[in-house]
Amino acid sequence: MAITIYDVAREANVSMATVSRVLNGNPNVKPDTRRRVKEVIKRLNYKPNAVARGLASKKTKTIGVIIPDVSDLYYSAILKGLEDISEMYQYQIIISNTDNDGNKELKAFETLSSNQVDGIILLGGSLDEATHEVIEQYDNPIVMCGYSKRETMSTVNINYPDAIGEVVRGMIDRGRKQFVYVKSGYHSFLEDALGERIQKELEENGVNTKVDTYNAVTYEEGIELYERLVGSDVDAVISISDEVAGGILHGTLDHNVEVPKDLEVLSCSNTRIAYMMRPQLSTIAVPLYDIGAVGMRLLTKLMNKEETEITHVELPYKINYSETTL
Amino acid sequence: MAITIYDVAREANVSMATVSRVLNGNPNVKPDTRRRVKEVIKRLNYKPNAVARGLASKKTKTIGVIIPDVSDLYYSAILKGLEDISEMYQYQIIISNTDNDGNKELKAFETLSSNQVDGIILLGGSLDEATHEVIEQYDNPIVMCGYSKRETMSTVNINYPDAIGEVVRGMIDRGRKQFVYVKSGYHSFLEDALGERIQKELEENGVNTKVDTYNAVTYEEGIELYERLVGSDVDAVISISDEVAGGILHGTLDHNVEVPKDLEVLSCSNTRIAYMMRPQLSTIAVPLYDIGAVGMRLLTKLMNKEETEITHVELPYKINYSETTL
DNA sequence: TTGTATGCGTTATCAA
DNA sequence: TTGATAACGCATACAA
Repeated sequence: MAITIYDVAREANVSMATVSRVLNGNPNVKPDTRRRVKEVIKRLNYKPNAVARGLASKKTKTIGVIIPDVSDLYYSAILKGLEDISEMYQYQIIISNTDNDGNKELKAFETLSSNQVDGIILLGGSLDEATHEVIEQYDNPIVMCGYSKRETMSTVNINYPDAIGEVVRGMIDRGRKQFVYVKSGYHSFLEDALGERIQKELEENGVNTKVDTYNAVTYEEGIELYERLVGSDVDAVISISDEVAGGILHGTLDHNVEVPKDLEVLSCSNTRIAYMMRPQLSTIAVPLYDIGAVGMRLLTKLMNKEETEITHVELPYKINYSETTL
Repeated sequence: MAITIYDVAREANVSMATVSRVLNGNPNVKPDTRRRVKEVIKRLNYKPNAVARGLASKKTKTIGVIIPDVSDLYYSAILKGLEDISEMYQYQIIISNTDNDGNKELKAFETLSSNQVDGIILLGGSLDEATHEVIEQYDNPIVMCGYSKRETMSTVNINYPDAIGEVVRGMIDRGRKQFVYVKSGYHSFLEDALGERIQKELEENGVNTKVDTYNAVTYEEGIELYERLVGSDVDAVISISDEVAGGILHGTLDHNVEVPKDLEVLSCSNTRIAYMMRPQLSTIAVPLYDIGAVGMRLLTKLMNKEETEITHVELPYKINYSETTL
């Protein structure tokens, strides 16, 4: 059995209340007593039991992170930002995988909630209406690193529609006419909006074609997708995922298609994969780490009630014109 | 204030003990009572408080994962395996980042311990002696997904030295003479052993050269490293990290070096990056996901005391001869 | 089969 | 400045 606060109290000839005060930095302790207690704590190598503390104080110093897939570089880069800041504020992180499955997301939420986390960070956008309804009943802070359908949730992200608008206009300026848009299919709220934005930019800039839309999430699917595009007059591909963009890119290598002359490819993510490709992928330079860091910082404010309003943080982005665009 | 077990008990006209029994699947409950209690639980949407449960039962259904860097594909692939199995056994995961820093690792361990996790998974090999000593006092199960200096810890991994031996012999057979070995520098126990193994294979197979060893962890460092190698007679590179291998590979592209004819490159990791490279990287096909999955499965057995011995699981591997080896 | 009472290790209230 | 003591929400030993 581990050392408890009682052991420390006994050893230091004080009550457990005093030990607790020392532990929590309560100023109402005589300096000498404080010193004595601290000495005993150190000598016994006493570590407070965080579970008991959580039960008594209703604060667990733990947050939950709901994430579609930790092994996806896009999300793990955000997670890294979350982690660094949460460490700074001494919060533990419980992660919950969803695999982009609405049911799992809901279950993750409930489990975290029963674990009394002090706040929750949602990555990738919530899927179901059901989840949204449950979430709105929740009385601890939630921050979504991504887009939310509902205005009632604090979010941190970049302005994807604007970014993609800028990208499309650039491509049009460079003479591109036939666009393909590849989305994941998991975040329809945002992804459909982006597809519409592309079409809108075409129309407003006098390009009289229809965007073709596909779903793909893996590198292999990107390669396969390109096989289907061979021989068409597509001259611009915008892909949400850079793994998919990479697959498409490598698909062209096998068909004597010159990138970017014959085909421009641009990805809306920018994980490390993008610059490890040859040719190097052009991307929307989403500040993934910062999204996580800012999201976590926002959550700490919300948890401390320093900030009470719902906020929508929009981080700056750049378009990273690399080797797959002219 | 959320619904508690008392609310359920009152509403169902039973004592809280009975509710608790129903909750925990205790068979000593009259079927009719059980039905009634369950109905109330559902109606009130009661969710047990996991923190209180943890305090009372001393089981939190939570495990800790100590990981050098979640945004490193190598580790996040293992983590994905851990997650899938832990979900299956209904365990929550608390992650702790170490950035390959021994102090942070130790602190992570202590925090997890004070959070009463039921077990801990260590990724990447522990660094400090200090950590090892603290770990040995810990009375909950620990599994290391990787190599441990100490025999007293359960481990899951592949036989890296054998794998690298096979790789080196193959390269020697194909006429390679001047080897470069690139390690991360973080896991000296294993990495030094591997360096020695390479040298030993050379000697035993009549190759009379010395292996050159470098440290590098990023793609950029790989590129830089290659710059330093230009003009030397190096004809074989074995790299621990595939990002580094990729950097080296792309470094050669700028110097008219033909891979694999002039230079063979092989990585000891095999994250998805390896096959997204062109040319595709040859690797030791480490079953990352399986290492995580098996590690977590082992931990559940240890936590249930189904397994009590210290075990060293060695998973099978393959050498993935792709485009950067002859 | 069910209920009562106690303890888990803290925090927090109230008195002293 | 300190100490008793009551929560916190549950599991569980013991009684009934």
